[in-house]
Amino acid sequence: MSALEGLVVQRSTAAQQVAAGLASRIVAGAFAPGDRLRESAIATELGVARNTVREAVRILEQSGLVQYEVNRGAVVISPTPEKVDALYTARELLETAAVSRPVREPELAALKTAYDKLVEAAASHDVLRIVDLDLAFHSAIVATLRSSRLDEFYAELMVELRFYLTVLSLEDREFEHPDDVLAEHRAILEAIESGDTATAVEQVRSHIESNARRVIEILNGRD
Amino acid sequence: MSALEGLVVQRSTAAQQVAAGLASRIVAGAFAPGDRLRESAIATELGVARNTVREAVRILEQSGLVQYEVNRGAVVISPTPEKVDALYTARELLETAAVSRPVREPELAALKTAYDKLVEAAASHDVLRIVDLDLAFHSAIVATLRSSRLDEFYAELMVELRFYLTVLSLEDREFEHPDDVLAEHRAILEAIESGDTATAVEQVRSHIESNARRVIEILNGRD
DNA sequence: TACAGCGCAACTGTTCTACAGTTGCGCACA
DNA sequence: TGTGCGCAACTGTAGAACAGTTGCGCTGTA
Repeated sequence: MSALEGLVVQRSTAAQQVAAGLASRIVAGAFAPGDRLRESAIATELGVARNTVREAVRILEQSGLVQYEVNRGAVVISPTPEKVDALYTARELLETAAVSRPVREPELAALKTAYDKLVEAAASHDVLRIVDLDLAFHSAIVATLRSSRLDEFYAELMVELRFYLTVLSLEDREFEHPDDVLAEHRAILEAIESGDTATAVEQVRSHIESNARRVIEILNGRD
Repeated sequence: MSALEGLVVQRSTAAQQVAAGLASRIVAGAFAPGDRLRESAIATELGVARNTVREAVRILEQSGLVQYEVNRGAVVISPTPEKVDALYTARELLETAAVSRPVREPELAALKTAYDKLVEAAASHDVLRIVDLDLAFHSAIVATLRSSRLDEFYAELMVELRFYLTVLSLEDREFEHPDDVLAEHRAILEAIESGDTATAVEQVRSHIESNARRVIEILNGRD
């Protein structure tokens, strides 16, 4: 085993940095759904060539936050009931499948850690942080399936969901009662720890479905 | 309901066409794992600008068939035991989850159709076509979950798997005995039709796991 | 023989300029 | 009211140019 075990050089090109920057702005709500990403504006503002921005936007497209339309360029995605439904269906499938089987040790420990961090965050009343750690807890659930492919897929879902929550200003409402959130997650964790898979599945299902319902209702209630 | 119901204009840019072309060449085995996609060579050969090729390759990257390495450009992915394992784990999860619940009518019909086409193909002894319809049958299984998100994800997995099968020249061996393949798929279909979810899950699991084992064994047996 | 150092050719990453084609919008005109 | 035209803004694409990186072979040296 090498003395350099685990050392990897992280180089990145201008295009990758622009893509990452755009992604974080979008998730933070700096762009609204349906907004176009104008290449020349971004290019001049960031001091890079339009080509580079084009490439950045193609990279960004992989995150699912923007979609290309021919002759209109990149457009920020919009939440629709269908998309949100498909997203939550996928989410529910992965998570219920994950908790329907016994969770092994390293992943169980990771789950506990994730829950503990969520508890801390809840005390801090930093809403954005709470949401992030909430999602991180659920990522830890999916990680018990031990497939990097599934982890990556789930991460994509969460990026998109994160954006929708921002757009709908849902972070606020979701944590009117951080205690409820904690209680639900604790119930899930306890069911997993005790090996009671049937209960765990039901807890996860109802947790996700109630969230999905709320998002879709708010979506339908707009305009 | 409009008289133009379902009509959508399918425009595509040069970059998209180049990306699609490259993708089909790669899957067909025209590029080997680890091969670099040289921008200028492709550009001059196709009579497009290097910029356009760069964009095409970024689009191609979304299919998962190539990966970028800084200062080396796009490199065709290589099958590794870890990647193949993660892929099959994801596949097994989706498909077993799909058949563990009752399949409703439109999807059941689609499954039967997919199976019938597979039977036809098996008679034709056109190996590539058999593989495609085999994968299509499994896509139909995932489609019963009714989430476009899952469908898209599964499609990605299948593109990658398709490439690995080509690389390992597995199409040949897999269909030494098309009858066995048909039998396995028929068993799955029958279990689904009869509503015997437990059997369906077991059929699907063993089908996928035996395939996974074979691919990984061959992978380990090389060099 | 092994190997460090150098140099060169081939590429990638990036910029800049240019231009045809498309879209969106407002204005004039019917 | 609505149709058509024209213009401005942008996208899609091309092409040339150049710095920085990589891979590889050659050369001289231990």
